[in-house]
Amino acid sequence: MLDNERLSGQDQLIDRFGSYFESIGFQPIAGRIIGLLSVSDREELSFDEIINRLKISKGSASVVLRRLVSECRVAVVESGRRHYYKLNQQNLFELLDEFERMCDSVRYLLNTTIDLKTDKESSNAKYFNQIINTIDRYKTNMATMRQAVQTI
Amino acid sequence: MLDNERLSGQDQLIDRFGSYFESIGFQPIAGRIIGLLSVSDREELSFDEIINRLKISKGSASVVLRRLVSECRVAVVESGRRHYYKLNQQNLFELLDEFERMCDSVRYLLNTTIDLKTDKESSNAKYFNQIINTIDRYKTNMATMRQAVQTI
DNA sequence: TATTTAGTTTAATCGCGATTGAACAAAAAA
DNA sequence: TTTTTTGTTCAATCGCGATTAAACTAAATA
Repeated sequence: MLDNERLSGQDQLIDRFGSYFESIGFQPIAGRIIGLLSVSDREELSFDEIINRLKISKGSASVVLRRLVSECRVAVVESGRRHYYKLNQQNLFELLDEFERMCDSVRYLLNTTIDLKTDKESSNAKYFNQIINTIDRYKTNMATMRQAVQTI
Repeated sequence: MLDNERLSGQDQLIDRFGSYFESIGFQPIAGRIIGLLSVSDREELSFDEIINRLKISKGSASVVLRRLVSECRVAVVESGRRHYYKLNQQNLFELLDEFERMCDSVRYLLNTTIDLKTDKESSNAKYFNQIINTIDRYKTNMATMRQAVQTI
């Protein structure tokens, strides 16, 4: 593969990272920064390199990077008067953790809903109970899988 | 539990449903409609009942309901010149389906990223490979669980 | 000390989805 | 036929997050 093909492929990927992270609630620029730090050949980039390649203002880069660092998604290394940023490699189960939190909140919502029903045998009440059972089964299953992966 | 306690509890729950569905990309009103159809005692409500209890305009109710129906989240029953709406009880694994689609798109993103790396042994490349392996293990596991649940 | 470099802060703007209100259409009722 | 009911359509507005530009600060360099 030619080098310029690779670089333009990277640019496209950066936008895809951006779209993905935007879809899960990140600011567009935050997603593209994560994308850049993921796809670029050198995996530790300076503030300047980031704003130049993504063509964003210093202001937004500053705000977004501070946030990403505070959320532990990006790590910062100070060298001289420059800041270098790199992807923070988080727990492998990060994606799963977030999904399980979502399951917990759904489970709570449905449980409370059933509590407030006059008719606990109503169509929705029965449906919600089935979902709760499925969530419980899922969580048990996941706990087992996590243990298996840990002990490899 | 007193009846008015139950009703105000329902109102709070409706807003929680709203927040939850908003967090996964629905319009605020869409989430509250789903909430209302989930928590209310009668589980089939007319257009009028919906806009009165949620205090929303006819315009937004019309637009949002049409969308919810087209997405198969809500079912509509026509009776006389009135429309009645109820929650559409979807596949139990709906939540999981969506999560697995997300896993697929992450997997694709990471795979493509590795393809474009000059150094396939770079820190990020190795990290991404680990995530891909974890996703694959997860999907295998889920397939097994689904089968188990189907055959109960 | 004066100057340059690197990044921060903040006021202003831009864009866009969500929501409403009011006019409108269709069908039932009178 | 006329009126009422039920819901739809669409232009206008509202609100808000994302982004930028430019002034500003702090630290390194000359």
